Amino acid sequence: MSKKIGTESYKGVRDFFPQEQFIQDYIFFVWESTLESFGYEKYHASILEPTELYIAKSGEEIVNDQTYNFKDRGDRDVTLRPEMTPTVARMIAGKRRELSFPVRWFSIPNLFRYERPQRGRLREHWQLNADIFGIENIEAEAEMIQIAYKILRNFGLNDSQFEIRINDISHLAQTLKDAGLSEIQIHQYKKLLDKKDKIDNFDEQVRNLFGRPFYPDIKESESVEALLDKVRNRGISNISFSPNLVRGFDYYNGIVFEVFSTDPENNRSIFGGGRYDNLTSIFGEESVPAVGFGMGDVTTRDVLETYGLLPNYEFPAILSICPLNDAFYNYSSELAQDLRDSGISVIVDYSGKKIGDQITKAIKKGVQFIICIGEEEINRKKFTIKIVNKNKEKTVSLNKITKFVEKNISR
RNA sequence: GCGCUCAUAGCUUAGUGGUAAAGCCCCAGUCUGUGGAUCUGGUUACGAGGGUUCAAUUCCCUCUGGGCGCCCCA
Repeated sequence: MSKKIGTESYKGVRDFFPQEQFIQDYIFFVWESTLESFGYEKYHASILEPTELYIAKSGEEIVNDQTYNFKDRGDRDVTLRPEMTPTVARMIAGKRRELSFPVRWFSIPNLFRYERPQRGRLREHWQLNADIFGIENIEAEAEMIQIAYKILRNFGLNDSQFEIRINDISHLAQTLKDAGLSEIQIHQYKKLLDKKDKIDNFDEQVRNLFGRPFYPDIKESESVEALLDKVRNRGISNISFSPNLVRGFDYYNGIVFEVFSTDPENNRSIFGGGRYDNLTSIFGEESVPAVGFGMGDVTTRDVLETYGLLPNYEFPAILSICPLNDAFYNYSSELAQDLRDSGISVIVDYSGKKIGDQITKAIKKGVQFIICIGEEEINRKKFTIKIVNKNKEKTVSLNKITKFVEKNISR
């Protein structure tokens, strides 16, 4: 009398069925190969972290309301990591004296946040994180932007399909301070700036906030100018200064950047990061200069989908062997193994269905070649190979199968 | 946490105050060695609870679940 267990996945997380995993693998592959081409080393860490790691810099509200946290059996506060940056900062800080800087690392962790799912934001997502530690000058930012640009180009986007925006958070804060705002007012103003493009009464809200009109003159800082110059000279033109770009986290202390799709359907940034030189100091260590970024799989997939850049699914086996009946199973199995040893991926149909049905099924699965096995083939040692997408057949001898398949395979 | 919206078969969708239809999928048979097929047949659904009514899948309420937006943004 047990209650039926639902087959749906937990709210806001995803099951990756083979066709979706295929896309996921593709996205990860582009990420990894691009990062490795820049010499970044891959690392991993646990999804569990002590809660205190996030309270220090993320703020208690976010930790309490928007993370998964619980107490373990030893009464320790534990959190499912909502972001990777504190983790990597912890790892770097702990090994600070052993590492030779600069250090370039990347990882593709799954991250969790407790909130209502919507387009571009789920409760679990996978995010490419790349960080460079130990470089104080603007070359670190330039390299990050080059990587971002390269990743999107490798996904097949052209320059008009995305734009890179940069700002200088410290310069912004200084400008506001010079204009006479208090720390709290600066914080409030930054929040408004962050959604300036979304709301239509920005000026009115500013007036409500300060009791007077407030138009600070936010100019490009020297480092923004230098950075723009640098990356433009390196061939990246779809980048611009964006005075109202503000990143949510407090640990950024210099240049920040975001990448947006120019398709209005995807209104979330697909890529964001910046400089956070002081984060490692929360571990009581000397600060290590750092620049990093994150890029989520959900938004990436949305963007690729809108631009028609998702890869087509490929079934892993390229050849199916269809035995006429169970008397030919052993022979088929041995043939399959021989072909696998020669580098071809092969499945054998043990369904016991009739040959026509087996062929229909094999084609539907997506194999490219079909060999039927019966009396005739075994006696004559000749095999007829059906090339599915050409709807053609060819009879070859046993030792010619591999060669024939390799010659006619389509990718 | 708030708002809008939706809920019919495994999937995508019809439809009605008198318990429901189609396509695809799946299963079986047909065709009995090369049929991405044909033909035949079959399984399976109104998310849950309550109310109005002679009668609710349909109207109303609550709940649950999904989608989207807000908040927040890692």
